[in-house]
Amino acid sequence: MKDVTMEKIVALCKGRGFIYPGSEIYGGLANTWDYGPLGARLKNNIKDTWRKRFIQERKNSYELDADILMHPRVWEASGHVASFSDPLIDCKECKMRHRADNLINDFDPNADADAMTQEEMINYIKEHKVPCPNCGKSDYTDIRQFNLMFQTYRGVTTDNKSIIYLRPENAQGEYVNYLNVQRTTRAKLPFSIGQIGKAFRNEITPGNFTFRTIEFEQMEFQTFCKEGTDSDLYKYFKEYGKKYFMDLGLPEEKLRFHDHEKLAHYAKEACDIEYLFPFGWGEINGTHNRTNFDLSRHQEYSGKSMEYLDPETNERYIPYIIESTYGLDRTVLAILCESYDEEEIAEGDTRVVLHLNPVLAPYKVAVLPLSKKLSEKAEEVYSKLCKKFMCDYDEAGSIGKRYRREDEIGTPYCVTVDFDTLEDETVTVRDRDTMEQVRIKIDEVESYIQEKIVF
RNA sequence: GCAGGUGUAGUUCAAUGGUAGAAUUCCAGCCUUCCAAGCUGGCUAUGUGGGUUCGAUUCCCAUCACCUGCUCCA
Repeated sequence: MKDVTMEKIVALCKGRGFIYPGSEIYGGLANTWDYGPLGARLKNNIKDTWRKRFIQERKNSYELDADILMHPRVWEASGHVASFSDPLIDCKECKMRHRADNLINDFDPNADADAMTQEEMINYIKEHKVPCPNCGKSDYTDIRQFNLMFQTYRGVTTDNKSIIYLRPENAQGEYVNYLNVQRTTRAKLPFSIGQIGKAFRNEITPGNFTFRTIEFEQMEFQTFCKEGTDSDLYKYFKEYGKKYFMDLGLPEEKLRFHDHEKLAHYAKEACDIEYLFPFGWGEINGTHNRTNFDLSRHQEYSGKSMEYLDPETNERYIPYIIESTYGLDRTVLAILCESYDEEEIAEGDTRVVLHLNPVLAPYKVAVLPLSKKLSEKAEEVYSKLCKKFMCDYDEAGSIGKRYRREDEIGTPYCVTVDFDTLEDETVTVRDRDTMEQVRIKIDEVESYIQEKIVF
């Protein structure tokens, strides 16, 4: 195993078509990335495994595909309008950026900056000549509201009433629909709603490649339960999540739990699963016990009952929610980092290999005619296999070179058509990881490969 | 966000105040019966926008992106 660096991962991704810089021909747009042909396949394959584990293989689990755009009141109820917005102020002297409320609270702990309006904060800072903690001067720019939520406008006007937000998290889609799902599926507590979709945060901090982006995709799982059963479910889903990552191919020693001490406004318990990236530990899953906070707030803000009628006890109560969110882009990145390898085959001869779990590989099979004279037969094999698997076809260059190309993009099996194939209908199947070859009938290739793709 | 550095084919590097050269990749042809072979040919670049200049890839400014360090943050 050679050193894996982010530079190598980025180069491979761009060079082979996993991930490109966003809007590259215009010089790029910071923290946006586009998934190319291979990246899109990898990403979709990860989604499929997640669906299998979380929706298909679990009783009482249902998928939802909620809209990105939601009623603005949703974000008032969720607390995002208030807590996702920071009043920022810059020191003109030393250019240091501060949060105005922190500046005031640190200056005088008795002053209640949280209760002040923006104008009151400016006046307070001017009157008291609040010094910059960095340089001691008191010469600031105006306060600018910085909200992590992207906002846009609906309709033709741009007044405040028409502001809508791009969702900063997907969970609210499940929350506002939980009674719809419960009623139409006739599910009893505990039940779960999962969804895969995009969320947006106006982050200013640059990320490590696709680790922190302003648009990102989450796979998340909300379990609705009765108070009292919440903490056990919370612990259960932490472990379930870790198992999922290990099944994808991330080794246990590079995964760890990170329990939160400082909790978000909605959480009673919170824990991340972190993976050891080349740049350090980074969160790839977050599991939260959100209590009945969100549903209670939606009941309050919408005026609609969010209560569940327990058919066994005839009790009415607002369920607790255990949320477990999987960062899809981060999972893609973790899988790429973990799979990347450079192997020295002979003196000075190395190959780059992506040791992807076959279930995740963009191409399951590549069909390679040993000679261009064999194109016709190879095309025939290809057209059979592509009905079952994502297949690649390559007849350019030497056979060794083509094996290397497939190794680099993680194709687990290469099927080679040679002159004997014309006589006996057999082909060589070469394994990416072991480089071992077996000779089997064309008709047996499909089941041979299918058996090895398990999840 | 702050400071410093860097921007030339897909990639890695040259060179120059008079519009750029190579290796590799890629494509085509020849050859080749299983792990980056060889030969021939071909495509492809000065991040973007201004300024100075007869002329800018080169000098200046801005911008964008990336790298390193610091700061901040889910």
